[in-house]
Amino acid sequence: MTEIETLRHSCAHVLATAILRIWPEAQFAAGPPVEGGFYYDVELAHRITPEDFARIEEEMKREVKANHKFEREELSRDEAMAKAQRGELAALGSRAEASKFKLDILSGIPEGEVITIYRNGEFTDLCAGPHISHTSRIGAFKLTHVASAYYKGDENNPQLQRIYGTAFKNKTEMEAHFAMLEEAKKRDHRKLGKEMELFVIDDTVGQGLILWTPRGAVIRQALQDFIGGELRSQGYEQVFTPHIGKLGLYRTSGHFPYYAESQFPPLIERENLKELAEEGCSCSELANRVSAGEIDGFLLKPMNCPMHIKIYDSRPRSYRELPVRLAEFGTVYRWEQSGELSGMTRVRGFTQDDAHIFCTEDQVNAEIRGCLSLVQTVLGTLGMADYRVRVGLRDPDSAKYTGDPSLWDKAEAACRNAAGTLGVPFTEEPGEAAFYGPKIDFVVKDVLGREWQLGTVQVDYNLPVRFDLWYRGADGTQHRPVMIHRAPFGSMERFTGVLIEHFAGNFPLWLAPEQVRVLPINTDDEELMAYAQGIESELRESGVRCTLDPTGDRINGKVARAEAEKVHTMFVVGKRDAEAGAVSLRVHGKGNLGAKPRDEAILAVITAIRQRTL
RNA sequence: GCCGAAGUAGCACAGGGGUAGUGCAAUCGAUUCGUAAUCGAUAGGUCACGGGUUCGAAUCCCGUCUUCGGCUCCA
Repeated sequence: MTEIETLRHSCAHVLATAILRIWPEAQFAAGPPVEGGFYYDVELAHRITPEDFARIEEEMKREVKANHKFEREELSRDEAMAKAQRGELAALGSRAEASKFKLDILSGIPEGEVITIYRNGEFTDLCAGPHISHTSRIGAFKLTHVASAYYKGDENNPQLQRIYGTAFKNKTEMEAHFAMLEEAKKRDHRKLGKEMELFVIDDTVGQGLILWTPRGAVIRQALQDFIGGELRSQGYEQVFTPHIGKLGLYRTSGHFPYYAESQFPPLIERENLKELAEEGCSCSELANRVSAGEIDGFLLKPMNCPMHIKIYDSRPRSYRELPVRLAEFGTVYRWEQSGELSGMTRVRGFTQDDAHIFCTEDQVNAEIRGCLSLVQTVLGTLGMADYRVRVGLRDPDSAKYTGDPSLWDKAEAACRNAAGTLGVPFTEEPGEAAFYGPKIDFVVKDVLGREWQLGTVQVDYNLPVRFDLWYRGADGTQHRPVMIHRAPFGSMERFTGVLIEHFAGNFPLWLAPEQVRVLPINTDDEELMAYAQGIESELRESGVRCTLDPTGDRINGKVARAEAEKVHTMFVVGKRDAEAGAVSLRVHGKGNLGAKPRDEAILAVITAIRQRTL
């Protein structure tokens, strides 16, 4: 635990102390530090609301002021159990009821591990520590919000109230923290997306379904053009596939019915439905018969791989043509639970910058490395350096991961190996694999510190077996190819959402929805207007995304509006410019006119016009 | 899906049982001005939707939908 985490965790104990003074019957579960603060989970009949915060903070202040020492004590398992039974853990002294969550936590501590309790004043808690020396070391703290969480993160367990707060060494640091949070909120892609008219979500279209408005579409198109160029140079071939496919396809892949929960329900043919209705078939019966494969239908595709597999498998393949790399911006649909949806970053329909590589086992390592370097090129080009790499492995205890364990071992070794060549640290996380294979994910944080998986590279020995894929080897016999699934952006929606926050809406020139706006000083002056319109058409013809502000506002008003709309470059033209055949330039915010390779073509046009002043 | 909060004009928000408000945006008019907002007028609303209580509901109650904060989930 870092110094600040220790402080915050200690503050969680102070919070529990305060709550117990107000509600002695409160039962506590866990109270760890988290990024930016801490929480404590509590079971309490009274619903804690932000209105209660002042009262709780009052008690907390008292505890901090009392400057109690955090005293550590080691206990035997029996002693600890006895204490919990008497209701003396996470309690002020003891209470009538046993400390039930603490009892449960105690029973989960492995035999032989040291059991410790910490005491501050009259409050005692089962806790591994460490803690600060005295409560008064907490210089500043604040309760921030209350939410709910399942005990031990299991949705079958009861929901507890989770009270969040934060703590710092002093007030200045805390104020800086909240100021930073306020700034971060201004970058929220949902807010900027609305203000900058990048996308909308319309109830009558459906939750979690993104409508890309013209300005947002510009960004998406620019990203697609960018990655498209990279793909061509790396030997990928473009394909297009439909948005729906027959259920049988997904039965083979394993998506249906095993992932039926996370898909839109199947589309049943009209004829079939009619017959079933005449038979008086009930809905549940229909669902059963669809699952059992007695009734056919179509599925909105939850993934593109089966379609790409069918393209690969449309004729016999020779080892000479491998690797086959099939790429598509493929739109997929997934039934995310309503509470999981969030702006552009968690949606029900999204477009992956997907590709599937079919290769020989010997080619796997080189292909994975190629994919990883593509992801790094993408992130590097956009200046996104703040990401972590996660190698997702199967969870040996879970039945979700299908296929031969020895193949899994091979695939996992390949991922681990390739991740090792990245030159950045990575973590291995069991249970994070796809159902068909392990993966290497690039994970970034949004403005609120929530993690989102963007780029991903997945190694798959499984689907080639399920679909019985093969190629003819040099030895004349049939061999099984290995598949690699990869998406450097992940999805266009999520990536764009994260990108809006990354740039705080101040996109570099090549992505900016409006690259240049021409601001004439005097709209009444016909000669000047003709000149301004000439500049506008000149820019347009050179491929610059450009508009002209036709309003009768003063120039500072026009500038203010263009700034608010985050227009990358402003060309102010007045009489003086017209006479010189020039423009006066202004660049929005920190929008730089630097030498990012992707900006260069547009920059050249702008510079050429601008330099006429010189 | 679960727990909690919220939903008032295109956007940001105020109001809180008795005529629906402000700012920005929009429209019209005046202004023609050199780098962050010129002035005036007009228009814009089933106060999310459905039901209830009441002489009267945007306001109180119930339900639904959506959004937000978490949890769970994320092939």
